[in-house]
Amino acid sequence: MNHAQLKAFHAVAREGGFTAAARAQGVSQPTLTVQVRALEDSYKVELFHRRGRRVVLTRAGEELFSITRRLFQLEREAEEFLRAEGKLLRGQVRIAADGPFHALPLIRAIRRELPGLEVVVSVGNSAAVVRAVLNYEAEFGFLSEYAMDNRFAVLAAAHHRIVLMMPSGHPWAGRSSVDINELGGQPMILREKGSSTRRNFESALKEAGVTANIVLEIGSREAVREAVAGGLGLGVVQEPELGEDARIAAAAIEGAALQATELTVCLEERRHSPLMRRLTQLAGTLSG
Amino acid sequence: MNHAQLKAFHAVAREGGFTAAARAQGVSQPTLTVQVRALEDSYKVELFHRRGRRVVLTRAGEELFSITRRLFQLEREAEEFLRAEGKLLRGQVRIAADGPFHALPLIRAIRRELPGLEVVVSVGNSAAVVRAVLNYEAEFGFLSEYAMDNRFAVLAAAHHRIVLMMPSGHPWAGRSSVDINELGGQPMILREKGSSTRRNFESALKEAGVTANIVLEIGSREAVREAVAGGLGLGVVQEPELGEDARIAAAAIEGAALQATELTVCLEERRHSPLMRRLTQLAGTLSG
DNA sequence: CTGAACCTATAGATAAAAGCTATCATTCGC
DNA sequence: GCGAATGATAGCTTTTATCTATAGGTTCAG
Repeated sequence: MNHAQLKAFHAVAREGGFTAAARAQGVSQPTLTVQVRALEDSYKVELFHRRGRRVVLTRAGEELFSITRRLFQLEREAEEFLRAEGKLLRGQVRIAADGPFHALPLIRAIRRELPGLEVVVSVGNSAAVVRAVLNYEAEFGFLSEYAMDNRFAVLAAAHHRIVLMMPSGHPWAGRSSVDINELGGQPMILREKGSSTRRNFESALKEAGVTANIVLEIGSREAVREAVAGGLGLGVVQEPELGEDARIAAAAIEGAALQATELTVCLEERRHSPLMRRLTQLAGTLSG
Repeated sequence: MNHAQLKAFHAVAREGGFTAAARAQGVSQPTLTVQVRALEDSYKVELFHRRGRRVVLTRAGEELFSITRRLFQLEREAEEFLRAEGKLLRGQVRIAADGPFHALPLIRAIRRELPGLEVVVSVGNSAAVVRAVLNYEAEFGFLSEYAMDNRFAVLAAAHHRIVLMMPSGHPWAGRSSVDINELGGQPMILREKGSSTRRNFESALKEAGVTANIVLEIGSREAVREAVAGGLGLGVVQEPELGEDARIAAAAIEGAALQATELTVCLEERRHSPLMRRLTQLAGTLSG
């Protein structure tokens, strides 16, 4: 049994004749005659009754036809899938990010430029992002420069100011900036040790010779925000993560290079794949 | 997209590597590399991550694999069907008969020799049998020689005596034979004009110069039997159709060549088809 | 860190088969 | 019956699927 034979049989069965099937398939009529004949001969099965200039499916032919109908339906399906996948008309892009905020511009760009692509975002800490990208579980990773790995290729880098968060009733609320030296002894609420924002902030304090009073360590951005809103202390956050909370006031921190760098990465080896070539254009335009 | 390409992709996906797939498929490894590569290139889709000496399906590859799994399952199904059909391990044989009795030996032979074949029997009058065979609705026809048509090929001929049926209380009951001349004036119950048994009987009467007294004409074998059992008159029937009815006595008819010939036929054009070649051996052994 | 083992990619040659053109044979509407 | 339409057959051509030989990498043991 042969694919050409099955295809010939299917076409003749569908069109109800060899000549009609040949026209429909864009091949010559003898091609179909020979292929169908070969199929019948090799299995010693009659598939068509040749009734003069008409052909009619035998019972066995009908049964085979019911199989080939499903078979060639699946073949069409495979081809449509490949065609769409190649043109990025459909498919899936998976993004692993260490925070929902940084990935938003890329997501918006994909939604706008390639609306057929489904975007799946998984949020986790830096280690989870690294693992996801290395394990082919995500095409794109968003992570801070501290978590960078040489197996990645950097597609874009975004620099975000790190700003001070205060309760809106705080004496400093309303000020546009606070000097880093003013933070000495202030009650601070920070995230866990692995957080790049925290690492960034602490090295800036050290460089300025300031000692902060860390009153609370909480494992998530949202928890820090709630603790600050509740008056437990001051927090630091990357500016895009600030949000629009009325209970929170913000101010720039002066006297230190307090800036976090967020990288958009993909696997180095996948950098030049068709999917990536198209998508990195989008990612590239975001950093400029 | 190509069938060879899909097959190569499927094999590599299933076996988890090019070399393993090549071994499993009995082809060389470069064959698969080239085919898969061609598939990926023509659609600009990555199907495998080449990870050193390991290959892993991409997301797109996984999706395509879920299609090809079903696709090649159907292909196996088609091949199994053809193979079984060709060897008559499975399939259907349709028989059209003008009476259930004559077809029984063939049916028994098929059940014994080819137990995988389903046998479908339709019983009708001669015209229905002729139509069924000519319209490819039955592979075999059983009919009397009178309904013979030159588009048929005769596979076997069975000769059956036509015997007299009487109520068991009839004066002749117990006699083994009755001369045809004794039937003159006797009340006879016959089947419809198209019946071959009737035609046979009437021509025998005419030849012997005997005039029967036809008191009843009934359109079925069973109805004739009931009428005879009810004492309405005498009937004639082919010996194999006689049955074991205690209300009925039977006797041979002497003085005439009262013999019905039942033919086993198929379409002349199908005589040498694979199905027929095998089955006519069975049919042939029955007449001997 | 180095080499053996293993795997995939590439190139050029070969053989299989799928397809075409031309022609014949048969059927069925007119 | 005649002619248009359809399927079958034969011989030739082109495509393509596959092979052998070889190169380029990666992994893992010692």
